[in-house]
Amino acid sequence: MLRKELVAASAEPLILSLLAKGESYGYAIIQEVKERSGGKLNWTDGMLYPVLHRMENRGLIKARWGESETGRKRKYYSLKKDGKTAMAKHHEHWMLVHSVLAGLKKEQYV
Amino acid sequence: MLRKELVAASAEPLILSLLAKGESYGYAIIQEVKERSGGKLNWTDGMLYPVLHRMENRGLIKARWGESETGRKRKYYSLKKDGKTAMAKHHEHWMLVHSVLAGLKKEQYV
DNA sequence: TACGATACATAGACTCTATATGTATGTCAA
DNA sequence: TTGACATACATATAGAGTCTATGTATCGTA
Repeated sequence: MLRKELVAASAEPLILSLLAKGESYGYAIIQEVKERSGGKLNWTDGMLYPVLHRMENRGLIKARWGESETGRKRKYYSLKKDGKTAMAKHHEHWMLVHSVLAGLKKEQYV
Repeated sequence: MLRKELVAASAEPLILSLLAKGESYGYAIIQEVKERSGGKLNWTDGMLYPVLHRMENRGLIKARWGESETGRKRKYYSLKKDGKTAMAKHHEHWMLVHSVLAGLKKEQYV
């Protein structure tokens, strides 16, 4: 589906933005991204968990073990302060590139 | 400056979009990207030329040797049909991710 | 002659996704 | 009781690609 570069570029900002709305866990993040993209972004757990681990190691998010309503173990992730800072920076950079791309796209229909 | 993932994700769509406006050469592409981003996107030739070579190898663009007004050699690049197709797909994917990110961003100020 | 801008090229260290594979467990139907 | 499916997290490796460094080349200007 998506080029791996775009997956790489968007994973962290998407995760940070989702966690800004409240703590979540891996499986739910995958579901949320799928829903919000109308089923077009299909992250795998094999893609997601290494990213979550790396973000945790970098101090952007933190994890705690919890349990679901039915007793199943879950690892809940939430934003740390550095994560909020990173999210703002990600957004700024994304919008920078977006504005250049959108500007070029607009010029194509002049 | 920019995270390498975002550089990776945006290089090809930016190059394709620039070449859609007319053939160009390496140094000018670097200048154009810098100008359109208000000086914030500073590609190096060491980043750009491997990307151009790869795109050429993939049949997205083609190259021809030419000369500048002052006699200096230049390698001019232009879009091939596959490049136009790739550009449309890049744009579609970019807008997909952008819409999810923008939706999340909007929700943060509700 | 030296410097800066212009112009293209390539190699290696390092990073990271896709893919594969693994373990675990709750619900539901047969 | 068993099997299938959904749910839930984990990790390794092949392969791809950027950053950084370094290289050669050449035109204009001081």
